[in-house]
Amino acid sequence: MTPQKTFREVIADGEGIFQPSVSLDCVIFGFHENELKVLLIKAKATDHWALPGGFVFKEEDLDDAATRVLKERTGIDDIFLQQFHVFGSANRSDWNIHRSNFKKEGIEIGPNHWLLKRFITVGYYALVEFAHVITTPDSSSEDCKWWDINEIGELFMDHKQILEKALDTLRLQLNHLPIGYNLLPQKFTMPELQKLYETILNKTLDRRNFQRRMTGFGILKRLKETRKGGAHRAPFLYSFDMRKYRKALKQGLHGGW
Amino acid sequence: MTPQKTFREVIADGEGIFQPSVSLDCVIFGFHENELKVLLIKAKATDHWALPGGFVFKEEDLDDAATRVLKERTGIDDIFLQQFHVFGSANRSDWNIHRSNFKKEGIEIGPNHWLLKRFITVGYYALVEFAHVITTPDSSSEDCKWWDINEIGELFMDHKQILEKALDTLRLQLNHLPIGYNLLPQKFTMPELQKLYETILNKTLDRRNFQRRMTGFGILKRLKETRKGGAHRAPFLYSFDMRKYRKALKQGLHGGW
DNA sequence: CTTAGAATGCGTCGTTATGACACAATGCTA
DNA sequence: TAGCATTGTGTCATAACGACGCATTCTAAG
Repeated sequence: MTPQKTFREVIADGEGIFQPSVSLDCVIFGFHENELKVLLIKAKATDHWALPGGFVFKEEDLDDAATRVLKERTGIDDIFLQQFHVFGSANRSDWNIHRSNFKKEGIEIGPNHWLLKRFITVGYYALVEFAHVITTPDSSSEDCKWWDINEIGELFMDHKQILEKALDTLRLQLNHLPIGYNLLPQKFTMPELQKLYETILNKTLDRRNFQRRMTGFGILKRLKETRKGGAHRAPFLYSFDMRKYRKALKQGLHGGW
Repeated sequence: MTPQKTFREVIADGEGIFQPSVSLDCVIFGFHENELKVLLIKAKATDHWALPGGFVFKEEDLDDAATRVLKERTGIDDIFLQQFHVFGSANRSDWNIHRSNFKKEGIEIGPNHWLLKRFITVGYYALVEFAHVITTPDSSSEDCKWWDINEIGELFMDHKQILEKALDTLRLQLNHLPIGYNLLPQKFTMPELQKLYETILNKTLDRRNFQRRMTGFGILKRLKETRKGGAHRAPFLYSFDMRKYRKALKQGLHGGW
């Protein structure tokens, strides 16, 4: 079964197996070489890059569908995945463009085809450990790769807007959750953690205050090892103290009355 | 056109006019006599009270649909309305119960009727000024009234869960937004505002610290009037300074790096 | 081998925000 | 007119936060 065949199969049979009107799109964040990355796919039927997304099987939970899409695209099972917004404008997609795109691929689609119907899409964002990901194009895509957050141009349909909303949400959550756990390898240095925050927030932070605040949360374990090999003083390695981490999450980290 | 007739019409024609698979439910909060209230409806076809909800017309934006439902139920146009979560479990509703409920109403529904299909529902919460609301049952409901947040028992389907999630969201947002603007009348006293916060957060707050913090936001105007008639010292009346209010909202009130 | 450069570990200081509480002022009621 | 509950305002100690200094450690250049 070639991907191309599956692609055509999905196009032909989708109406029977998927929940109508509903789709989902995933904003998959990774962190690599001090840059925040997003996983995008190049759909066959469009000129633009797009967020990996999919449809919901008729008997499938929405969250399970998102988990499935993520697994398919990244190979990772157990990751941080969170629904953040529903995009429900009546004119989200441009049907004429869709049709002509499919035509370019040599696929003729009738005017009442289910893919041309209106969809309301649920946005999920995921935080994944970059090194663990095996990028995998889906059957309808010809490519799948990480993009630097700052180098992303126009995207398919309203996907750019979805991405921006995911980033906004991530920035808000950052003040409440020690997000780093999901984006960094198990062992990491304080400068790496700081760079992650700086990248997401798009601003520089004071090195010493950052360290004080982070350690103040009480969810980090400083290991006895250091990261040698850099051109300068070797920084300590840290890892998250899962017991305290979970405990802190339950209460919320700061803020509140 | 009686409501009953409209009800039957909707049941008959819904498949043609609504977006399939998608519904929305509104958690409408109000504040009255120092109690947080939620507007619930008693659907004809069920024994339980339910959140006011509805479906999305085929050419209607999701947000517009929510605004429409709200307008129909409360008579209010321009209110604070925010999407907060999508509920997408495959087994959200119990079809057998639905059918038997309709049967009780004397309405026979075939096993493939659109109302028995699976729906993914988008939760919205609204903050409204209690006194401005004219509660209005919709065509499928026999009653519509305010419930004290603490006196709500079991609800229709997963609506209790939706309500809880709305409350959680409201509590989170409370730390970022001066929610009071939408729930209180234009003029209000500091004790009233405090009571609102205490009710939502379900905890008592120090009177003096609360006042310091609230005024510290710089979004309140203290009026020259006081609220006479109480049995004690007359408290000052306040109102929101909309210019500063909007400005503050843009930046987020506190927290953050 | 030595040293310069650069990054890290650790601490200080003044300011601001926060929590706990005291006391005076006000307005109804008895 | 006195009593009392409630509101307005202020104080104080402590914690949190932002800005910054200085010593330490590692690599690489000389």
